[in-house]
Amino acid sequence: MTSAEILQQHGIRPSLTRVMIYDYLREHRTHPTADEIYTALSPNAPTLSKTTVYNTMKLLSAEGVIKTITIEEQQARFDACIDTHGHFLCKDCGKVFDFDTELPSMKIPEGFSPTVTEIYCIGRCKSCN
Amino acid sequence: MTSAEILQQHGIRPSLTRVMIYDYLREHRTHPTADEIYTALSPNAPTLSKTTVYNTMKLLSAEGVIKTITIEEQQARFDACIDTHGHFLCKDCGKVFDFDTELPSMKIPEGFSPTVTEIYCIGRCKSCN
DNA sequence: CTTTGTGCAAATTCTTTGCACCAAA
DNA sequence: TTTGGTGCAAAGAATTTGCACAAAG
Repeated sequence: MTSAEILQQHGIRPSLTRVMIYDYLREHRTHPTADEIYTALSPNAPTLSKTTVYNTMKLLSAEGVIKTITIEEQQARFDACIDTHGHFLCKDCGKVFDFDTELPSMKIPEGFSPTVTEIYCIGRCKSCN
Repeated sequence: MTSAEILQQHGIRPSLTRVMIYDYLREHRTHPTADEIYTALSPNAPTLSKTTVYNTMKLLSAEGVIKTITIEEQQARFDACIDTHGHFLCKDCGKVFDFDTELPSMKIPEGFSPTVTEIYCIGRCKSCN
């Protein structure tokens, strides 16, 4: 399915800019920051602004099209893959890796309704070990 | 066990300031921010600086005495309870709740060594539902 | 005296806001 | 012609850094 179609399904108007940004995120599973997305797309979209990247990430995240990863304190990262999986942050090289995991059996108290569940680990990756 | 003893066990010199901060965190299971800790302790410790709170949180977190919760994008929260449990952020009232959970069976790739595992949910709490 | 802890002020960095202009329905 | 999207510059907020002084071994 195309990025435009996915956006539309979520009630988001698929502007050129939004499609370009979402496309980038779907094709680069590196959990980029807003700045990395901006820097990567700038050459082909000279008028693109960081504000628009932030606007778009916030919109897509709110509509559940992407996930915002807050594993690092300093900056948010983004992931177009919204299937259940975990994130591993290497505290040496700073890279974020995906890993397979089940959802744990969580005892969420009565009356609490979660919409997002995240699992993450921090440690050292294979290359840094 | 006293806070001073716990700090010592982790190789951290239990200065008055560190013990005071760690004590506060042990007694207030509200997942406070650095600013909240600073504001709460300031009246009794007029010379305390926010820098020291940040220094202390970073040190205690690095030594595994406390956990840094990065469920919110804007600011870090801290938790003196390092037993396995999940965190639930209510996107309406902003409070962070604890919930019981098992560790999921995670397929961390060969060669990756995690030191911290976090499970969190975002949604709406009982009061806001 | 030598290392470690604390604290002020300034700097840095990520993110948001206000506002104006442009584009689309 | 009204709403929604984009972008610049400025503001805001959390955290870090540089440096100096104080305290502890």
